[in-house]
Amino acid sequence: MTERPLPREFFDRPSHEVAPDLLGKVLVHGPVAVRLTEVEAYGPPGTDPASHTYRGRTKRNAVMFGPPGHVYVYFTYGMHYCVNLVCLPEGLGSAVLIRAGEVVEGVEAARARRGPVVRDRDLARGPARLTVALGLGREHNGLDACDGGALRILEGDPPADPPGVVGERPPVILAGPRTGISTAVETPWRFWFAGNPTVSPYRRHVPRRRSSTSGV
DNA sequence: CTCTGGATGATCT
DNA sequence: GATCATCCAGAGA
Repeated sequence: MTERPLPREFFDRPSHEVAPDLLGKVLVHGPVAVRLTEVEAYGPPGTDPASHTYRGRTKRNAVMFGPPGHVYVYFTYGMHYCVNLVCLPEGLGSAVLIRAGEVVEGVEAARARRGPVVRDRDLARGPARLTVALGLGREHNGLDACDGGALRILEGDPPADPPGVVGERPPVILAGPRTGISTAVETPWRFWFAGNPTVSPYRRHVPRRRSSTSGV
């Protein structure tokens, strides 16, 4: 694996421009490396109702308002963590949610965390599964992915064949609505590699009430 | 493959 | 009190 970290400037632009460029890049934590195949962009305050920063800065989303190239890790549904890469300069809270990828190094370590019966393509297929495969949690919130530490985002390997030579073509990137959100459902800020088996299935948001409202 | 409902707690109104 | 950038198991096609 080529150890070439993305420069911080890569993230110093709108998240919906960063997002498609992140596909094929490699997120590394310790022994596990994941080649990104699916991402979603979330915009700055007041511009994107689906973004955690839409209503301004809070304790939870503070990292999104920090410098670009850092990771925002949040806890949701009482049991899952998801990881984002922060975009734009300090003060403009926005980020790219990392939704899925292919484990290209450390399959053994990833399987140890995800379980022995999980198929290879499912190890990091989905945002919460991906954080488990990488071993990320609350304690990693705010870390810098561009400083060459244990958690880092890399350029990834260049195509094996030079231009013009018959071989693998660059992957086709598709865009569509984001997954599982209840607002701005038509904004096409989800990006993925067409036909890649590690991309998670699209799921529409389903409003759900908790069962048992009165204690009978 | 699709659809449904349960799990579980931090966060925000 | 309601919602939530999810996952899993189980049922059905």
